Amino acid sequence: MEKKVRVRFAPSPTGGLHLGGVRTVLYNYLFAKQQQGDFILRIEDTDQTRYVPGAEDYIFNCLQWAGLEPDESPRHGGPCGPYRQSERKEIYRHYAEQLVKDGHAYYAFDTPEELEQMRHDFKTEQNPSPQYDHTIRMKMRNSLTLSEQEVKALLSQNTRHVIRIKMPVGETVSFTDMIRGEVSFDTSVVDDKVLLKADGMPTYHLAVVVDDYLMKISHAFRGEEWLPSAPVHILLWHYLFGLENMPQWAHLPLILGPNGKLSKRDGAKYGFPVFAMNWTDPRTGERTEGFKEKGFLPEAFINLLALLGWNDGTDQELFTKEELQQKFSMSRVHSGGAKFDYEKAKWFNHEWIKRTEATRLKPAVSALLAQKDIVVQNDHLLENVINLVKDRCTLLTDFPEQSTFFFKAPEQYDFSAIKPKWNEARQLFFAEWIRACELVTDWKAADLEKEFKEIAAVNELKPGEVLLPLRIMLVGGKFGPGVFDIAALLGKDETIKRMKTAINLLQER
RNA sequence: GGCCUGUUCGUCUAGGGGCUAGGACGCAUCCCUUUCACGGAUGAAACACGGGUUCGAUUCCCGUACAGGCUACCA
Repeated sequence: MEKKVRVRFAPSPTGGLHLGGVRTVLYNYLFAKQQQGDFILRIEDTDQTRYVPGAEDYIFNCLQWAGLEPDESPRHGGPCGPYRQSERKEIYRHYAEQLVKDGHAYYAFDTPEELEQMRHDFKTEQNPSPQYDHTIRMKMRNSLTLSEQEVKALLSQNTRHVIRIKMPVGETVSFTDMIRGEVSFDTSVVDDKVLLKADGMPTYHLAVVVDDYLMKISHAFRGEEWLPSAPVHILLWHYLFGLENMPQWAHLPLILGPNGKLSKRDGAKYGFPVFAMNWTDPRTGERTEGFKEKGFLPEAFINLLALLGWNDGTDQELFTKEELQQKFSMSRVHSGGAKFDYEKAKWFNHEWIKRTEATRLKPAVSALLAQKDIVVQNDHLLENVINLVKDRCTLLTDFPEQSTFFFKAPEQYDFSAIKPKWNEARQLFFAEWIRACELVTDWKAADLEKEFKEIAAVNELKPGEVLLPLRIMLVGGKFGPGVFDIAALLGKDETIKRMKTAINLLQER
């Protein structure tokens, strides 16, 4: 049988795509590929108040960056369209009316003010948030309490109304979750959720069931926050399409921040990204940082996300997407939420930078260098530089700092460490070393080091005494990879030029 | 308040009736390197609590505590 795994979500009210969302997509993607099924992505676009310009494009850009493109979506099309909720309004209405006809739902005419009044009136210490449920629905204005004529009259006058599900009393609804096994609920404690809103648009509860049926979804993944409303969806399946056609549910554990469900706020507060890519809310102009711009490799991003709540049972922590596809299994997904640890996230990225070829790092690195007004024409040199410094880069954004001195002579020198010890002996040594350099024909790190140490020995200096001055002459400070490796990449002329410049400066003082 | 879910080092986790409870991140110390990293070695660090069941429970069961989620004409 054909498998169709779907993930469905709405952009957050302010736009953006957070860690939890990407992980849901990722697990969905991996599972679908593994089952050789289709991966379908639905994006809610129902609520005008919630719609954020650009949010949908943004989501697809993120998924493209992460390499998680769906087979079927509002963007990619597919056989089960239309995919936009606003274009499916009549479909939802049809099923909602059918539920009313069958006695599983009813019209409710209560105004927002009346609802508020109800919540106020029934509020007690025992029950701080009263719900529209079987205990109070008979006290409200709906087709259960009103006479048939009254209802007809109200409907013919186009009175604003919603359709609510009529939750049965005292029944147990249960289903098997792919991650947590059997979960059951008492229908008496679930409220009469709105299915169709006054504007004719469906709520999530109706839409998810109708769409999953019409789009032939076999597996549905979503966050754990949906678990409490699962009984509504199960009942809807039971009433409308039959439980035997219901997809298998998987409620993924939450990704937690320092206190509770990870939020955008946490990122701002603790200084780590929570979105896949940078996002600017077009309405407020507020910008939220993304993993991409922060300097993460998509491979690392996928890897760290996959391991937040899943492992293959071995000690392996670094996985390529192909390995994940092969080894991922829903049965090994945790049921408990996982706190996001940015330090570990950076470790994953560092590991990925170290194991990624310089040629693949090159485009991102040269873009970053260009931002610092450094344009490197020599591809080969850039590759060599990347190879030399990538071990010390945790984020892609570390590359400029680690490598600008290869392309630009230092503007400032940290002479403080060497100046007090600068004397005639050292001056003579460097003069001799520069002469030696000028004679070198084959400019290689190992040979330079050998030569350098020989000259030092002749001058009765320990290499250590002149190594640091050399480093500072070449790069300006106490940083960077091996000093002879730097010299080798700098080339003979540039190395000599930098040494002469620095020595002049050193003696002026 | 009610309902749902969860609980192994600070964090991510392995394990599952008898183990010196394993790994990783982070942290500390040492080695390498007369820069900083990388690398290597070592170390500190955990089964929430109380009852059962059992010859034996971290593991199974029940309670409690704690944490999180949900409790909208939002998803």
